[in-house]
This record gives sequence, C-alpha cells and structure tokens, in this order.
Amino acid sequence: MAVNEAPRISRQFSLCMVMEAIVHCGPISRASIAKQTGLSKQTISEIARQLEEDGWIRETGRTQGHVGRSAVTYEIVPDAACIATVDLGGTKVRAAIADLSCQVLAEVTEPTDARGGVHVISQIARLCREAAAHNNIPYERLRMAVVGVPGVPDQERGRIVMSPNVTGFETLDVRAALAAELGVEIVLENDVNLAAIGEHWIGSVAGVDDLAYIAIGTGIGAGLMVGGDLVRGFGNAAGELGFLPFGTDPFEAESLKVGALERVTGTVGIRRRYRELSGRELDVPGIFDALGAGDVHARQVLDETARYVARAVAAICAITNPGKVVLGGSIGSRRELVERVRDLLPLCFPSPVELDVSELGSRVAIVGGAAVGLTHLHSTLFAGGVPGAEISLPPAKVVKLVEAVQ
Amino acid sequence: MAVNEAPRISRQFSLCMVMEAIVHCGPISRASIAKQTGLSKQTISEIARQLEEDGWIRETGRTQGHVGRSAVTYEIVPDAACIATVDLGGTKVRAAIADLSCQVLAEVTEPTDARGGVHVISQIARLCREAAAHNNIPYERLRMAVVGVPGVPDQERGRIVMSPNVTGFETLDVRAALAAELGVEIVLENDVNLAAIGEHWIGSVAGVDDLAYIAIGTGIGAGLMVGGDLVRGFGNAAGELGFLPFGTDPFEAESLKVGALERVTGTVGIRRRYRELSGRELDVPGIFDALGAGDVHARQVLDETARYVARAVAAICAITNPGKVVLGGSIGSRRELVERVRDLLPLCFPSPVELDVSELGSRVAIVGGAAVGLTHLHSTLFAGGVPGAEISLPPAKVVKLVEAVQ
DNA sequence: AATAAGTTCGGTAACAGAACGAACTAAAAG
DNA sequence: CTTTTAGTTCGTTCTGTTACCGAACTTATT
Repeated sequence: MAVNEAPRISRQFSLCMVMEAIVHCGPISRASIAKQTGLSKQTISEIARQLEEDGWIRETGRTQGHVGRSAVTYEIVPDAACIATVDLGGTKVRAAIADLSCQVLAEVTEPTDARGGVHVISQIARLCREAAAHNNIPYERLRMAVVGVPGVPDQERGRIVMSPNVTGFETLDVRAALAAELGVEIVLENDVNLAAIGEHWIGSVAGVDDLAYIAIGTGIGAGLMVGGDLVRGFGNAAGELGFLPFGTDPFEAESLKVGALERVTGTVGIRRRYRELSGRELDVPGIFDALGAGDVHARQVLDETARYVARAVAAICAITNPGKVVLGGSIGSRRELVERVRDLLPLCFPSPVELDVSELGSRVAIVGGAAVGLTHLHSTLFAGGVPGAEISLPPAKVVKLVEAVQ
Repeated sequence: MAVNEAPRISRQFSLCMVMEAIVHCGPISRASIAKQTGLSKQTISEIARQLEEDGWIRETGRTQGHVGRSAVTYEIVPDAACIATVDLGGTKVRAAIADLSCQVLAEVTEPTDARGGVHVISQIARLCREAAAHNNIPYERLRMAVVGVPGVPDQERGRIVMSPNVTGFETLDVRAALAAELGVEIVLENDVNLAAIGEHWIGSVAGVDDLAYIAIGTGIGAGLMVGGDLVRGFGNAAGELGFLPFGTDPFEAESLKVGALERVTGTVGIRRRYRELSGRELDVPGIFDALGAGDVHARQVLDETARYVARAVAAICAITNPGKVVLGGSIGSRRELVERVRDLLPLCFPSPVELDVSELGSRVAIVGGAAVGLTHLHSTLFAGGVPGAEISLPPAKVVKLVEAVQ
C-alpha cells in the first residue's frame, strides 16, 4: 500500500523529495526542506501534514539558539514499517530487522537446521518473527523479507539452483513457501551479491560505484557492481569465478564440473595441495596456523593460492575494471592471504587496484540485504513506482549494528 | 536549447511520453497517442499543437478505411535536428549523420590522414560537414557529434590515452579541438564500446541487455553491456581483454606491457607463432588463406588462437555472464575462427553461450555512435533533464543504412 | 528591530472527464 | 444501385480538481 492512492505524478515526485530530505537529514524543519528541495514552504507544509497524518513522520522538537522564530523539526517514524533480512548459510542462519530509518536491529543467529528443505523455511520464518519481537516491533509492520542464499536464485520458479550447502532446495519453491509462512513479499538473492551491496553501502568501498567483492571459502565467487548497480548476468550466474579458465587446464572434463579455478582455490584444492606437498592432512585454518609457525609447505601452498587469487582479480580488472576490490569469506578475509595478493597483483596487472579485506565480516550479507530491502521499501512506499523518483539510502553513519543475540 | 524554457515537471513528462509514442509508432493519430500514454485527448492536442508550432512534428496525412471519423496523423520532422557520428580508425575515418527519426544518413569514408593530430581533427570536421551537405541538411541543425576512437578517452581532459594507431592524440585535447572546429558538443567514446552499443541496438544481439562484443584485430578488446548499460569501468578501462592473465605467463615482466593474452591473440602473436612453426612469414589474411588451402601449420596456429579466444569468452561468461557474445574485428569476424571457438567453448565452460559474428561489420561503431548521439539528443530536446523521463530508441526497422559514398 | 518560521490567500499550469459536433463506415431501406 | 441511418471514432470545448508558487501576513525568537 503506497502513501496515497493515486496522487498526481508531480505530487508523488515532491513527496519523494521531501521524504529523501527527511530520511537523509535527520530531524529537519520544514523551512530547511523547502530550501533543500526548492519547493515552496507552503507545499512542504501541505506534504508534511499529509505524511504526519498517515503516520510516516512525526515532530521531534524545535530548533533553538538561532535568530528568528524557532522551527518545528520532523523525523521519520522509524518503526512505521520494516523489512527482514536473512543470511542463509550452510552452517548458520542470521536474521535481522531493518526499519525505515535504516537502522539494522535485533540480529538473531542460529545453526542451520540440518534437515534442510521445509524445516529451514520454518526456521527462517521463526527467526524473522523472533527478531521483530525482540525489538518490540509488531509483526504486521513487516513489509518484505530479503533472503541471501548460497546459490543462484531462479527468479521465475522461486527455486535455488547450484546450492550444495543447503539440502532440499532444488525442487522447492522457496519464495512461495517463505511468502506463505511470512505473509510478505520475498526477495531471493545470492549471498555474495548481497555482500557486494553491503560493502557498497557501508563497508570498505562505500561510495565506489564500480567494485568487486570476492568471497573465498569453500568455493570462490564474486559479487560485482557496475555504476552502482549489481551485475546479475543473463542467467543470474555472474561472478562464478570458479569457472575462470586457468588454475588447472580448463579443457579437462573435470573443469566443466568443478571449475578450473575452483579446483585450486577452494578448500578442497588447498588441502589437497598441502597434503601432496607435506604428506600431512590439515584443514585450512590449520594450514594458516602452520604458516604462522613457519611451515614451508604451508607457505608454498598459500603463496600459490595467492597467485591464483591475484590472477582472478586481474581477470576481473581486465573485464570490468572496478575501482576497488574487497576480499571476504573464511579464507579471503585472512590478512596473510590478502597481503600476498596485494603484493602479487602489480606483477600481473599493469594499473594498480585497491585491495581490501571486508570490513563488515560475517555481517556483510545481512547489511546488503537490508540495503536491498530498504531501497525497495522506500521506493514502494514513497516513490509509488514513478520512474525517476528514487530515494537513495542515507550514508553509513545512520546505521547501527546492534549486538547479536545468542 | 530545449523545447520549452521552464515548463512544469509534469508537462515535461507528458511531452516526453508523447514524443516517445510519435518516435516509436511512426505516423500516429492524437487519439492513438492518448490511448497509448493514458493521457487525455485534450492534453495530447495541447502538446501536439505546441510541438507542431515549434517545428518538431508535422501532419503526415489521415487514416482511412477504419470505422469512424478519419484521424490526422503526426510524425516527427526528421531533419529538425541531427547528430554526427564518426568512427576514427587507424586506417579509415567514417562519418555519418543521423536524424531525429533515427535514420543513419549519408555515410562518408576516407583514409585517415597519416599526419595525425590536428590534421585528423580537421579531417573529421570536414567529413561531418560533407556528410551533412550530402543529405541537404543545413549544418546549423547539427546538435552534437559522437566520435569513436581506438583508445581510452580521458573524459576530464578530453584526451585519448593508449591509442597507438592514431599519432599525436596523447597530448591534444581532442574534445576541445573538435568542439572548436564543429561548434557543437563532442562525445568521445571507445570504438569497441560503440560497437557493443551498435550491436545491442540493431545488430545480432538486439534486445539482449547483457552482452559482450569482442573485437579481435591488432589487439583484443571487448565492449560489455550489463542490464542494457555500457560497462565503462572505474578508469574507463573495462574490456581490456589483452590483460587477461593467461595465454602467456601473466607474471612475466613483458605481460605488464603488452598483456598476457594480447601477446598470443593479437596480429603480432599469430604471425610469430606461424613463423615459428612453418618458417614462413605471412600476414594474418595470408594465414587464413593458407588454412583454406589445407596448410597444417596455419590450422594449428588458428586452432590454438581459437582456444585462447574460447578461454577469453569463458572468462567473460564466468564474470559477467552475458546472454550473447558477438565477435568482430578483422580477425574476430572470420567464420573459420568463430566456428572453431563455438566448438571449443562448451569444452571449457559449462553453461552454453550464444556466439555470433557481428552483423553490422565495419559499420557497427558508426551505428553505436548514432545510438549514443540520438539517445542524448532526444533526452536533451524532449526530456529536458527530468529524471525518469527518457525516450528509448525505436527498434531496428526504422533505421536505414544508406550506401557508402566513395 | 531584525530575522526566520509558518500560514493564508490569490493566481496559474496541467490535467481529467463529460459533453458535443464532425467525419467516416457499414449496413439497412428504398 | 442509391439513399438513408445507425454506429463509431476523432477532436474540441468546457468545467472542475490537483498541485504548485509567490506575496503578504502573522508569529516567535534573538
């Protein structure tokens, strides 16, 4: 339900500008809004009255200390509407609520229900309700939920393909099932894409409109932004770095299944290479520990891994030329690796590229989901589908990450 | 100069919708425009009267044969404004005029002035004037010129960097010089980017919003579109496929200068490999001829080249996942090569990708430039800078490519 | 007194919708 | 085959509403 049934297009436009001013500039007087938007004071008063009546904004107080009459200031009513954002991982599920004022509230984390399928659906729904309850937000205020999933969402059928980490999702209409349980619109998005959006909003690359977020963990994948927009690709398969044609011979039959690069940069590949060199079986954190302890084999394996990652970064730079590249994921966020990649990159790519570790860490997808949800929410509530009437998200400082529960 | 000085935003919006309807649906009656836009007949009549007064549209005739009163139909006045589009190559310069009705008129071609620098500037200016004169379009109607250049345009300084094929352009403010000679706004764009836009507009990939145009000739480069928008990259260096980190060892010092892939797929690399195999010195067309004649060395060299190209396509697909890939350029448009790449691609990348030869051939950049210029022209003339008010270009059928002169 | 905030009061642009005349086609009547 | 008439569509005129601006005015504060 939009703010108004069918207002004139110019009203919708003005209303959108007013809301943008209020969302961005916190408590603000009507006179200031008039100056900022260029609309007349009279128009602002009219729109503000309407918005206050409908419960979207409220008075906060009055200005003081300035010459002239003091002004009444207005702010958005934060819990007039909210969205849920969920990060579904193979081992953990996180859920959080984000409100209209762009605060991310009440984060809840649990181990993923190992039974998969409908059990995970119920778990997600329960976590969303818990997160809302935890912040005393009536559940009816929830307008939509953004769910980050480890795989490629099939937007037409609501399914998730190529998702080996969560069982029983290939044949299930996840979106429909979740929509039924939660009663709101569901947006499915790849978790790495959400991470890129999150970093773009308030992370290491805030403000850089051309960026790549590379997640290195079990596999290797990237979320790309070009001109501030996410690159999804024709079949929602953009950023599948595992299939970059180097690392191993891309023309081997095996590379069609696992991916030429994934075979050497993924957890399995790293452990295999360490085993072949040293004869010892270690998990990846163990190999990093061995590196710290001075193990030459560990060093060799991670040097080699860094070379492959550097080449992957070079490939991205050659193709989309981002302004900044962020590394994340359990392996990608290790400083030991990032520093190696940073040293190697100038040796295989001519123009320098900024390379950083993810700032938001494991919360990045939740934050990205909030960005997606809030953009969508603002747009449907206040822009009313008018092309060109868009409310940009306020800058980072407004957002607070509340302590995780549990 | 826009159509009107400062009309209300809603009027500008309506005007834009009316123009879009007229541009797209050829001669159209006011009643039809009203149905299509959802505006009232009265509003349409008002706007149409204004547009006719200002000389942007005119009556064409009347409908006949239908039930009911016959309607007066309107069309755009094609030569009310026009743009020039130029493709500056190392050996040839092409120039064409495109009018408001999106027809590409009067194409003129000449060998590039070998003296480079300002001589080429004058040559371009002269060709634009000739092209306009050739179609009896008064030169004053020209509103802007889009120039495709072989290199990376530096938008701030108006220069062109990394342009080895045209001499004396590194230190010259090309945009300012051209603007001074032509007296209109100049847009500089990389020629491969224009090619991608051209193919997207009326070429092999019309309608596919995620695509890659790969030009293989002296070097290898790509123009990428994501979601219908061109990918320029942070430093305007997107699509520099020559620096993809395979083909030769990307960590060799030489690869920082020429590019690991460029060293094997460029003209120089292909000729070198053939020389090393056969002991004979042939140019690239010669090697293709030899292939036709059954030369095993030529076959080996081109097979290998095709493998590298297939890997480059695979890299693009892994990163941006386009719906279609178009090959062009003097080498890339050879069917012998494209067929080999088409056979090899499924062996190194799991999901199938459509691969085609460029339909527009050597004219693709001119057409892309026309698309850029006309979009810009429509937008400044009729959208008046109102966000969201955009006129999309009409479909392919409207465009006619007039025979080349000379 | 100066200044800024906010309201009230015309005036105008833009648009929708109804009513109406004009123009045209098709089919029935002659 | 011609004439008439009914039905349809086009386009204009008129009226009422929405949205906006700007100026004048009131109110509150330093």
